[in-house]
Amino acid sequence: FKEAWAGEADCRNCALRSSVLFAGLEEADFERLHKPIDQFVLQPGAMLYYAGQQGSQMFTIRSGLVKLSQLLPDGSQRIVRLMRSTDIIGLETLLDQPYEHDAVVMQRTEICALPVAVVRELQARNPALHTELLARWQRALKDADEWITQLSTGSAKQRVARLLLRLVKDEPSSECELFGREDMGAMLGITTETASRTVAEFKRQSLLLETSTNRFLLDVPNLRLIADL
Amino acid sequence: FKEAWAGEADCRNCALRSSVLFAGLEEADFERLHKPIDQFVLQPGAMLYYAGQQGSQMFTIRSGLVKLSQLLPDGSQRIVRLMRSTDIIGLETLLDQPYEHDAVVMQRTEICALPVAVVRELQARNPALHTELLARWQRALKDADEWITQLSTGSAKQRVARLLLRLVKDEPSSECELFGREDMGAMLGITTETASRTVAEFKRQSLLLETSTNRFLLDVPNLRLIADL
DNA sequence: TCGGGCGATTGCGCATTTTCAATGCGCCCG
DNA sequence: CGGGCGCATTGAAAATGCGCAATCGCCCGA
Repeated sequence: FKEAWAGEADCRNCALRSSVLFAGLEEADFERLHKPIDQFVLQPGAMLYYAGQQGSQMFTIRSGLVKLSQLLPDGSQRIVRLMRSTDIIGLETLLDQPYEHDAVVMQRTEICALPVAVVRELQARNPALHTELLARWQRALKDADEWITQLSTGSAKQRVARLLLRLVKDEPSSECELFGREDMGAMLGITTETASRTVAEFKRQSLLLETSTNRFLLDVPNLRLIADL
Repeated sequence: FKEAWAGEADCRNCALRSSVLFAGLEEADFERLHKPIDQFVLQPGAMLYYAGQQGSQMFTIRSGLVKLSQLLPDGSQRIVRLMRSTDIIGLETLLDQPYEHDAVVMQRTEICALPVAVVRELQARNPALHTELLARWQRALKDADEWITQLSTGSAKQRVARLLLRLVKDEPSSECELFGREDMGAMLGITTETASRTVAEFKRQSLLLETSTNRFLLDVPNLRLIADL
């Protein structure tokens, strides 16, 4: 993905500064950032890293959507998490462990590449960053748990409904982009066809309204009924 | 569970010391442990904590088995993780967050209760403990991912087989205790009846051999065939 | 504009799982 | 020793999801 280099980040004045890993850094910390942080802009399909690969950087997602998936023994893939703006992926490199997942871009995505060495150095001196790291891990764990309880439990209809609701959770407009049925199936542990059938049925029932190409407005209250029953 | 108090721990000479959170502590650190660490012995069914409860301690499991589960909107439970010897539960209290799960003892379990304050203090001074904490979190995350890919994916037969194999993974004897079918279903996202039918069928096919009450010897190679196809 | 190509959708038969209910089994308590 | 209780097992019908293949729609490049 290195071809997608988009310049060096100005962390001090980062628009996402307050919600990002470096939130707690002070002027003195930035002094220590000798090498600049690189930014990239990635297109759908781009691969950030592979499972098993020994990496030396983590990534902050500035905008966009990245899927983390694992290969199953039968060759298919199971998507284990979706990562979005302000999330960090590849935390495991901080422990010198190889990446756990394949990380693939689903929508145009902007990222910052954080070299492990830099994070480690800052972490040693700045307890705020350290706490922030713990919090990141905890958030990831909570996400994983929700993935189990919400997206891997219940009937196909329930799962699809929950996934949709999750996609608009913090969109006041109740609108979202949908991804391919194959990915949807891989997230929910159902087949592509079942995913397709369910979405199609929701459309027919006007639970989903296509506002523009691949953008959908959701009937939140009724989807909630399906999700929770 | 406080009734089950079983004395104060001698952390310095803990039999599990090398594999436990305090592995990296030095003599000076132990000096700082003013208050002793309490130990408890818990019987099946005992509840360590509830989801949503604001706690102030984490627990190291010395021996036994604890399930972490979450309540679903429909009132049923989904078990999200199994924790065993040397695992830590309740890490989230370190971030002042309420417990994420219900923690219930499944087999006779010995635990040490670690007050958050103590861990925090030690952590501030001892970088090894700090790294150890990160590693714990990472381990939990990896477990959660495996729970998704192995125990929440595929047919009921596959899931049961994978669960069984997981139970004996580090038992050289390929022998294990089984839990109730209801719990099994809650782990795998299937109904109690399906769990029962599947286990019963495995027994008939001699993939499971009951050596003593509720102890089973597994036909690992054949179960593996079922698990991976 | 035409021919592919790709992904979504759909039909259909089959297998699996759920659901609800009945039955069986072992164990504890009186 | 005889319920009663909790849990496992089983049956049977209905619901759900899967697998495979055909079709459709849309966009893109020749």
